This record gives sequence, structure tokens and C-alpha cells, in this order.
Amino acid sequence: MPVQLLKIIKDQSEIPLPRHLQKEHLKHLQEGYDHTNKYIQGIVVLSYPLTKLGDGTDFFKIVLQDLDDLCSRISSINVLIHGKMAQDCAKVIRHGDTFIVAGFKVVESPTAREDGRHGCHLEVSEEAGSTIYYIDTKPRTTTASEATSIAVAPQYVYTPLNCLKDGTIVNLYGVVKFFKPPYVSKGTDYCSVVTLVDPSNVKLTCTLFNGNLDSLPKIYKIGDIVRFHRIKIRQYNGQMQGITGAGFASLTFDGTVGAPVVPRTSSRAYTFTDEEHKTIEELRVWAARNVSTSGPAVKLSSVQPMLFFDLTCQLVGKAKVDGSSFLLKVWDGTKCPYPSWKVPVEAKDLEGEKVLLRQLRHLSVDILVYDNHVQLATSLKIGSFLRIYSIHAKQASADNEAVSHIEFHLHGGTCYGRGIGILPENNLDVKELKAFLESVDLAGSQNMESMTSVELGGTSGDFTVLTDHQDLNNTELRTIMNSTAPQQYRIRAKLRTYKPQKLHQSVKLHCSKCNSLQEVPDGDDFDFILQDSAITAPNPELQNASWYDSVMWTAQDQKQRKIAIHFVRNDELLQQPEHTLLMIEGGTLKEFWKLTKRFKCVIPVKSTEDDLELLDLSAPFLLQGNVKYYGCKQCSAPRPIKNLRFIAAEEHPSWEPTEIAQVLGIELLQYVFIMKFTLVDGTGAINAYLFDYEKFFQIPASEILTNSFLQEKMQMTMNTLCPPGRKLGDLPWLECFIKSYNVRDATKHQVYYQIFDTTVAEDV
DNA sequence: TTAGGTTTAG
Repeated sequence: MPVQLLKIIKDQSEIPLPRHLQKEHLKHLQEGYDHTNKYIQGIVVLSYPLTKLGDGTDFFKIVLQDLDDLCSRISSINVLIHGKMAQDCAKVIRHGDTFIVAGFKVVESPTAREDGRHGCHLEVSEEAGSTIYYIDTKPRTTTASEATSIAVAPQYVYTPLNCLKDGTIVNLYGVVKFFKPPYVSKGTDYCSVVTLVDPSNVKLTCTLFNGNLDSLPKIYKIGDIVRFHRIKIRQYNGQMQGITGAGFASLTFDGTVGAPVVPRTSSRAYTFTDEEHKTIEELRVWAARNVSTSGPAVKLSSVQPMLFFDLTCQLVGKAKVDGSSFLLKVWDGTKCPYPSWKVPVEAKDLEGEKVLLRQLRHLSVDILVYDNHVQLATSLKIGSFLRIYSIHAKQASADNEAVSHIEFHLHGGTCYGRGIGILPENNLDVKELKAFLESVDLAGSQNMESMTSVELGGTSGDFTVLTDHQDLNNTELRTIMNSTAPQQYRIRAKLRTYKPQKLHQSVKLHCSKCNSLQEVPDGDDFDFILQDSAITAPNPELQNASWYDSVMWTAQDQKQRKIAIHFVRNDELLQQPEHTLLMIEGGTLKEFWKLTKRFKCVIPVKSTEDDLELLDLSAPFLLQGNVKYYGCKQCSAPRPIKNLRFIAAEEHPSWEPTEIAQVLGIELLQYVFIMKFTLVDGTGAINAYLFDYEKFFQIPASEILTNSFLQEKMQMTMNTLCPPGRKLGDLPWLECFIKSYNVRDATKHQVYYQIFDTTVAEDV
């Protein structure tokens, strides 16, 4: 009997094969060699229906996977079985069975280039003297016809991303780390670029083309999970690249742990087994720990100038502006906190429901899309739900405007995934957005808008400040003044006055260790320290250490100032500027500003005889973006600067100021708002201090000094809480949360009040 | 064919 069923055995080393047979590894298999006493063993991973060849002989093809060598391109091989043996095999052989064949013929595989399997295939038949052994892995209840039907649904093998080889066609799973939503390419197709990662921690960027938008993967978010079938792998610029080829198909899944596992696809038929369901769940768990997603979605109410953001919104109007730009009017139910621009278009050119456009005129925003995005934008349907990726919120001011406004651009090109994605109605984010849009009171928001911010919450009604303790009842100020401290209260009061009136003076630096407060040094202090430190030239012996690369040059000024920049390497390599930490010696204030715009972090240093060290702590020890970070002179105990290596050795150092401060022995000073509010409620008056890093104004204290927009926003908030020029009776009511506390010294005892757990809300 | 991630400069 040429096809034998071996008994089911757990330990495969015990397979009772004839003694003369020796196992041959696929990698040693070559055409023209003697394989007489050899056998090939593998798992059946794919089988095709039994067919008849042109001459009437039966033909059965299976694919064997060598489990000992999963990563090799030649780890799977086609086995072509002819004649009676084909019939016998088709009856009994199933996926997952262990298949052993001896007495085979090795022939060059004509399909190896295409299917990525072994360069040879095995030809097996009774005539050739072949013997097949197999281990049945599952209890067998199927009949021959059922076995055939199983064979029609092939079982796929998925290649981990670290095992991809040039010139193969593979199936794979991946977590989306980056993507460009489909856009119109310069050729005939739509294009989408997708970068995947998987638990092998290898990245693969795939370039996908299709003339049909629907055939490209329906990726909506970083962190989505995809399954690609029949993707071509090629080498490009020294890296593996995926590209669409014949038969490419994809499934996309929400990457959220616990979300329903529902594939998004345009394929009419696809396989999806319990095993694959499990794979998705596992990848979700892995991704949750290992792939950074884009963070919480930005709503229009939280846009900031100079921000690139993704917006999930509904299209309410559109208009052609000129050949290279197109207007989209969208809303998300929230209100942009800044005056936003309106792109002038003729009413007749504006497509959309007139009544709704008018109702939404203060809630919708204009997004001008350019160049390659125009064609897709033109085709969008009014009312559809969109996710627009990498919108630029740009601060701008016109000559005739007192305050600057914010503009929304979707610039040309597709860098950073810039583009427009159309979300289906069944998308979870869309469902949530729809429910929210339906809850928006259009009449109410219209009325609100017709008032100025000063009128908001004026005599007609209460202006409310949100507290975290809505369950508490209000306490009269008189009662509070007559009570002992410490206690906590919710109060309803009016803000009679506040100090400082010049709001920028309210920002201080606070040391949480010694509890000291100090003024924020101004730029001149820093400049002076820099000039002073530039007198000492960089020490040439400290250039290029094991953990940083250095460049040094001489400025073309009278002092022949020497400048050195030390680029800290991460994991032995230099990173992109926006992830890189620099140390600079001899730089001017202006040079620092320029470098902070381009690099993640900048640390001013000076040379000593044997090491680099930080400057005097009157200077910032770290600059990041617009923010200068200072250390407490009293509490810091500077440690060697080479401690930065500990962070640099991390795989993806985030260069958090707190972490940098810690390794450098710096006690980080935090920016805080310190204000004194005089609150009255008709029964009494108290002075309550505001001590706030970010929560109260929803503005980080660290950014207020360098951002005029945030300063304006803060001024507007204070004008709302305490409108200038109003009589006491006309001031708005506020609700907030305060606590009383005792301050005692040798001579006196006083009770103080502090506002906390309170956030200003524009409207409630 | 197209694009091949790493923000426009309106």
C-alpha cells in the first residue's frame, strides 16, 4: 500500500519508518542529486482540489511546510501527486497532517518565483516508486467528499515580518504604524502607503495601488490591524518593501483590545477562521503595549495654532476656489476656541444645504485643501463623514484685524499621511459623532455666538466654572470665614478682582521639593550666561565620545567664538532631528532658538578639563520646543552629564524633561500660575489663591509666556470671569472648589484659601 | 506606471 496511515503519535521522533530512510532537509534538496534513501517531512498547509490532467491521469497538489525552518524562503515546497496515489491522498490528507514522502523526483519548480516556495518541487507517483506516510492529527470523521471540500478552502501560512525575502509573494499580518489614506496617484490608480509592524519588531512599508478605491485596505487609524494576502515582497533601498500584485487582498480590523473582530474588506469571499480571530486578539494585546497610537482625538474645541491634527467630522459644504484649491466646510459639534477664517466664495459656488450651512455658520470651519487632494475633495458627498489627516491649524492675521485668526489648511502632498479618508456610517467613531451632532442644540449655540465673550454669562444667567465635586452643596462665604481650617467647600461667588492684572506676571517657577517659588528668568539672563560661558572654548578632547558625535567650528565674528554641537546617539545611531538631543557649547541665544525648532531637546553645556557640564542653574538646563526648563538651585545636586547615556540607551527615548532632570540630578522647577482671587457672595469676602499647573485655564503654565494665542485665550477667560468695568451686581456668578488651610509662625496664625479641582468651561 | 512615509510655505 503506497499510502499508509501511521498511528497517531505525539512524539514525532518515534515515527516507525523503514530504517534505511534518512530525513532530508528542504535546504539540501537539489535537482539531479540522489535522494533514493531520503525522505521529506512537513506539515500540509495547503491543498488543492483533486483534478484530472489533459491525459486523464488524476492530479493532486499539496504544499508542505518544514516546521524546523520557518524563516527560510525554501521552507515550503510544492508536492505534485499523480495517478492513483493522487486519488488516495485526496481522500485522506488534510491540513495540519504530517506528511512524509520517500522515493520522490526533484524537479525545478516553474512557479517558485511567483509563489516564493522552494526552487524545486517533488513529483510523486506509484510509477516513480514513491511511498507516502502521514500522521493523522485529528480524529477523522470526514468522508472523502468532505475532505475535498476542506481542500477547497486553503489554509494560509503567514510570514512574520522578520522572515520576508526578496522576490517572494507572502501572506502576512501587521499592526498599522503609519499610513497614507488612499490618494490619487500620478498614474492611473489610487495609492495608499502603509507601514506595518509585528511582534518580531520589524517594520514593513507597503505601497499599495488599485484603480478601485474600495480595494485598498480600509485603514482609519494608527493601530488598526491588517491581514494581507498575496503581497509581493521586494527589496528597495536596502529594505524590504511590500507592493500589490495580482490577487492582493486585505482585511482590516480595529486594533482596540476588546472591540468586535469584524473585518473590513471589499473581498466578496474570504477565509476567516477561529485561529485567525485569535491572531487578531493577540496582535491587539501586543500592539497595546508596543505601538504608540495617535493619542486622543482632537476636536475643534481643542485645536491649537501651529498644530497638525486629524479631524473626524461631517461635511456640510464644499466649493471650488481655484484650480489648485478646494474648500470643505465641516463640523464636529464643538466650537473652535479661536476666531477661524472664512474662505470667500460666491454663494452660488457653495454646494450644501443652505439652511444647515446658516445654522452651523459659527460651528463649522473652513478647510482649504490643495493640489492632489482637490480631486478627491471634489468627489465627496455632502453629509458624508470624513477623517481629514494632518490638517494644519495656522495662526494668521490680516491687516484690518485686531486679533489674529486661525486657518485650516490641508496642504498638497501626502507627507505624514496628509489626506482625506471617507468613513463608513457603521464606523464606531462615526456612530459616536452622529449621536453627538444630534445632541447639539443649534438654536442655543447660535444665540451663544451672538454674544461677545464679555456678555456671556452676564446679568441674565449664571456663569459656571466646572468643579470635580458636583455632588457637594454650596457653602456661603460667611460660614467658611467662621469655620476652622482645614476644610473643603464648594462655593458660588463673584470674582470682584484678581491679581496680578498683568497675566504674564502670574507665571512662576515652583520647586515641589523645597516648595519655593521664583520668578521666571527673562531671556537677557540666559543671554548673559551664554556669553559668559562662550569665553571658554570647547575642549577638543571632549569631542566625539562613545555616546555622542560632535561638530565644532569657529564663528565669523570678532571674538572668533568657537561653537561645538554634540549629537547624542540613540542605540548607537543618530536619530531624526526631531528625536535627537543636542548638547551645545558656545552657542548664542539666537542659535539656541533655531536649534530648538529643529531638534527634540537642547542642553547648554560647557567644557571642563575632563568632562562636559551644565551651565549655572540660573540658565535653563534644557530647552524643548518653546519651553525652557530650569532646575532648583537649592535642591539640585548635578550629576555627570554622561548619565544621559542611560536614556540614550533606551529603544525609543522620549527625552521627557522629568527623566532628563532625574539622571542629571536636577530638581525640576515647574511652571505654575499663581493668582489671588477676591471672591464675594453677599455674605462675605475671601481671598483665594489659585495655584495651577494646567487644569484651571486648560493652558499649560509652561507655554503661556511664549504663545501669544494662549495669552489671548487666558485674557479672554479672565474677562469672562471678571468683565472689566462692570458693577458688582452685574458680575457673573462662578462656582468653584476651595480648601482652607492654616499658616502659623511664631507670632501669628492665619487661615488661607486655595482654589483647586476647578476648571473654567466656556459654556456648560 | 503610480510611490517608495518624515508636514506647506497658498
